[in-house]
Amino acid sequence: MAAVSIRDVAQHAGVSVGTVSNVLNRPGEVSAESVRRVQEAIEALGYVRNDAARKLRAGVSTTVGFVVLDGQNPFFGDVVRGAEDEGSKSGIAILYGNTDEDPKRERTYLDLFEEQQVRGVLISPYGDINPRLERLRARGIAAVLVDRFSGDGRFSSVSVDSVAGGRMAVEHLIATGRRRIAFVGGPFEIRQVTDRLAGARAAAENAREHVDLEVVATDALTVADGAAAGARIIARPRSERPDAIFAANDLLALGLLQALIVDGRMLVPHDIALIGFDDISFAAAAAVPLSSMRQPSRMIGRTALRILLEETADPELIPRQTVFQPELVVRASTTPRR
Amino acid sequence: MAAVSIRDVAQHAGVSVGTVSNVLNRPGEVSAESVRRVQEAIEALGYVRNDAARKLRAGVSTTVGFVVLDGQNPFFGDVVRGAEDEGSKSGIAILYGNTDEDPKRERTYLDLFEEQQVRGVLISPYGDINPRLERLRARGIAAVLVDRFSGDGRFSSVSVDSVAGGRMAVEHLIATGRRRIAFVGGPFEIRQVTDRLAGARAAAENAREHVDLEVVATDALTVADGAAAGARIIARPRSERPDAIFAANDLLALGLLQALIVDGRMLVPHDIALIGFDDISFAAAAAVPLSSMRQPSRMIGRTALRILLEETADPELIPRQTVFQPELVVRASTTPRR
DNA sequence: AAAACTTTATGAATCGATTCAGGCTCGATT
DNA sequence: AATCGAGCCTGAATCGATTCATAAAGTTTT
Repeated sequence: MAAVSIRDVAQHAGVSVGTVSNVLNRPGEVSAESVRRVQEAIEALGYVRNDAARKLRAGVSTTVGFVVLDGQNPFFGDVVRGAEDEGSKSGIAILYGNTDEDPKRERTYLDLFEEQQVRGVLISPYGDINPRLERLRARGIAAVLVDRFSGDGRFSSVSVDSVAGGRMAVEHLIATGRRRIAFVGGPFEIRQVTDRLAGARAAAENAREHVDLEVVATDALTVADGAAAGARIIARPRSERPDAIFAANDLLALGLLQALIVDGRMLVPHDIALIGFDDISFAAAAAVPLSSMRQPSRMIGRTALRILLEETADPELIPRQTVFQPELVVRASTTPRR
Repeated sequence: MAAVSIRDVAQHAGVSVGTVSNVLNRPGEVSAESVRRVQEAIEALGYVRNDAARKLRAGVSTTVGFVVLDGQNPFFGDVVRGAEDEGSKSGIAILYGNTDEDPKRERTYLDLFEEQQVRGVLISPYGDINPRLERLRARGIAAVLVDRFSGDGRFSSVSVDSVAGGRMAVEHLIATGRRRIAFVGGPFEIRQVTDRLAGARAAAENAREHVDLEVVATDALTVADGAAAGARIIARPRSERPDAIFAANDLLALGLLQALIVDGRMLVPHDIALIGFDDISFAAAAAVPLSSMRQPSRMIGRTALRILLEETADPELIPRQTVFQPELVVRASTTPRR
């Protein structure tokens, strides 16, 4: 076990530990000769900085915690990737936690990040966690909400306008001739779900003609829950079935699509149109290519991490809300019937 | 800024710092009365253990690094999830790094994990990184290869028998009447790719009748590369096109499928059969439900983390190779033509 | 040539949890 | 009564990087 410390490097280079530390952290203030000698020693001894000691003394961490709602969802995979890219520019690594829409897991991860004294936390929250985040802030750990608008402005956030997205999706369904629309989504503890529903409601109410909007609740935003919801819809008498579905995300939509296709009684898009949300890369490759509301997922991750770093650099900064606009992507699943 | 230390807790509880530490780490050796007082003080002051100090002194870390080949691939999402589940049992968090098949990023992450002195590293490697892992081992950081057999047995590994998987996939294609098979995959620095190809070759050579097996190389294992490969195959004169494709993973397969469907000249499975590898959850929801070789992804993650923890507990353990068998999942994309 | 700066280097003090040799109490053993 | 051991507690030393007051050497200004 090597265990080469800064002291060994100093000795080998014939300088003091302070100088080695300076070479590591502010090489500009050290003579070129010393820099060279120290770097040689580091090379020769295979020295690797001990991050624990550094963190303890300097109080700065090089890791950022990311609490994700659903690690299985490619959308979050893309967001994390964006954050990772931005972080690697400044040597920041991501400590990763997947809550799977479970508040207990959410708490556990936040506790862990607190012990780790991460530089900051990115989180796509489940339910209301402001109090918890306030406590982290009191400890000097900033937080940025991801994919979720911070209504009270207590924290910065990077999100997509889910209300607008919901509205656009349903307006599109109406424009293509649908009048009996089902919103499939849940749980309603997830803000994005309620926002998308609110947008859908607004679109239905503002339509020129009468539009029915019903809500089909799901337990989670997964393919399996989508398939289950699809089965329930199929089981209804023909007259009570909707002629369009707006699913709260693409996983649900793909599950619904699967259920509808396997059953075969209702054709997409002829009998029933289907639109999702997120535009994950698999939406285009679906059995019937899926219309969706595209979110700039990677950009969301990049932006969130950038803001987080800015805030940790200057804690006086006022929280700001960054909202991207979603984009309607029309594919076969919402083609108008003839 | 609170900054409550173990010293404050000790004072508040009227005991020494050593006792507080004992309550935290081996409560059995402390009187019930002291435990109670210390826990009250912790509660009252809102004390949170400083992991950096703990790590520095005790030399044990509660994080494990996970270097993943392709964070976009849901397969790895599942594997990470498995590791996370297993880790949460013992309070282990995952430090996450996505290399995107880039050796430079791979190195960067390993450096970072070394500085962080993680408990151990799980890695699905690109190319040959044994030397690098040996160095980590010399520093007391164990590593377990994920989704990759360790040929020389220098490290433990948890993988799926890719050769067998490749063989089974191609045997299935042959059994359903295909004779001109294309293997689509790459880059060949990725061991899984070469293994799956080797299995495919074996199946082709052992077939009763003559079977053609050609290789269509791709730059990466992504949907986009799959679509590009599909375009190249379509562009050929009809007589030179294969009647079946074995794609090195499902992302490629979905890309291929997309290209074939958009073009429309070759129907899947009638003109050309298609099978992938991994059985990601989107395979079943594809335009033509995709046959695939299923890997027990979550189990791979769980097992890998368990082995890693066992090895860090006892460094004398001999590396062991855990190999799961893949399972053929037949769907519409390889239905025999009539 | 003295004074006033600059530049660069030094090394002890520090961060907070853990460890461990040593101390105290009290009941059991001789 | 002396000795021993079990049980529990104490607090100084420690891990390794950073910081900062201090000093030494070199340069410019007066």
